[in-house]
Amino acid sequence: MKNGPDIAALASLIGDPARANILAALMGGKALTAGECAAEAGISAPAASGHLAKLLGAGLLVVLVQGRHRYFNLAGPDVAEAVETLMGLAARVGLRRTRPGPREVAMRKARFCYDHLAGDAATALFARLVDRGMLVAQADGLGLSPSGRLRFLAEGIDIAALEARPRALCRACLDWSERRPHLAGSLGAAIARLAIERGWCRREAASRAVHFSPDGERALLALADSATDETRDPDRQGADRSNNPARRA
Amino acid sequence: MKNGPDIAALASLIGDPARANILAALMGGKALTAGECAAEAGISAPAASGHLAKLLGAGLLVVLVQGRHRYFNLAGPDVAEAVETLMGLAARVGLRRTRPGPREVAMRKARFCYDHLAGDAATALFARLVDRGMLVAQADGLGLSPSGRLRFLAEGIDIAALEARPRALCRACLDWSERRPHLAGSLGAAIARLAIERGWCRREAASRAVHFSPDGERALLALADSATDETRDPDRQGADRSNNPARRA
DNA sequence: GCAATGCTTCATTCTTCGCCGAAACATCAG
DNA sequence: CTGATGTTTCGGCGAAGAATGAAGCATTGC
Repeated sequence: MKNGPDIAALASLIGDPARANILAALMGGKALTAGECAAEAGISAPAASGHLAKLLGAGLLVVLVQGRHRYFNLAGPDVAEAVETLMGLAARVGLRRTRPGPREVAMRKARFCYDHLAGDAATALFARLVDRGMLVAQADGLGLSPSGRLRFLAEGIDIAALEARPRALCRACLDWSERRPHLAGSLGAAIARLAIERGWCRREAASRAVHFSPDGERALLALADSATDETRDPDRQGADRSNNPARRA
Repeated sequence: MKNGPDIAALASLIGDPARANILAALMGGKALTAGECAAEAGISAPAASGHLAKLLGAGLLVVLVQGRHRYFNLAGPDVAEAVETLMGLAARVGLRRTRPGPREVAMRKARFCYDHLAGDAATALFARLVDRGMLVAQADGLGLSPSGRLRFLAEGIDIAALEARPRALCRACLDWSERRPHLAGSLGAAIARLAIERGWCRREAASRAVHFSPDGERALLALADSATDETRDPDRQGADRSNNPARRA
């Protein structure tokens, strides 16, 4: 096997504990300065600087220079996806860093996966969107049906603008904690922004974890209610909690 | 970030060139002896033995002892998926092991991805299955529509038996060369077995690459033709052989 | 301008980890 | 039983690379 991409160089890059910690911290989707990365990884500033330079050189990170600060972020959704996949496999083969604590319980419920939502709430939304026929399979992956398009337009999301970007509109991202898909892609990112802007949830300080209010969670799931239902009868959101579409295969 | 799975230990395990080569070789889906792994990775037998022990201990590999031979294989589809994801990211950020040669061209056309087909031909089949409405989105990922179910039953694939297994029936696996999805899951594996058994393609000796005959490629894509079109063809004897539940080679 | 902050570069030390050869162990053929 | 083959264990060598501390560059605020 001397063909194919150099998986070893990539994995070796991620394989250093310090660099893995940095990547995990950046999975929250927020850009961090070099110093913050150092603190997050528990290493000195010079060490962090070296690691960041390597990750940057490999194209896994991008940097935004602002004055004397350098803000680092993941280079793109595909990097986040690879990290999330590795987390899923690591969890499955039983490689944990600590035993599951209260922090992890919150993360399983809802968290950021780079720029979109993951966890129990996000997989529930995905399931509902599919059940209502808003999310459908397409030749190149996943797509929005006309009704789904209408629904998100009604919510003020400019679908056409999202489609104009090179990034895919919808993608199924396998949740490492739930082992079911949640919605990624530019639409998934737009939904996450929506949830934050409307106060459905609040982010933990320096963590991927996200806390939804009961109303916020209902509002999130109500995104899967058809546009006509939504405008006609807003109270219907509460009743919908009963028919949970999550069915284990 | 002191929570979550230990991604560093996993990536560091994959990050060694020798181990990465072993994993890449096993992506062909065929079990290899320790000696074959050593040759594949270009290292001595003792070195390979050590690496295999580590991969085995981490749960990434399984071993089947037969006499004085020990046959190693990937532990499951999720390991293969993680490796494929890493390959995709490595290819995208420009980490290649060699410049694209003739061997790689063949691999882009069609290859094995653990136990199912990948490459240009497989992504084309996926797109057709979706276009014809046989493959649809489901709450837990991807599923077979009634028409799709009928179609593969007509081909002699025992869908009910596949669904009884813990493994998902259909999964979209992102192709690292095409950057479009191909069909994984137990159905994807069944289709790959079908293609081999009916002689639509032949495997290269010690490679993931697969060569389709022109007729074979047509036959593969014809899996996406509706069942009524297909049943006109009386030449259907080989169908029963595909019921073989034996999974390991 | 001066000091402080954020970050990087450099040179050094040190640990880690993979490789190899030799030998031991297990299995199969005769 | 004996020799041959496949595989693992052990000891020593060597190199890749990660952390450290000091120093150098930039930017910000007084």
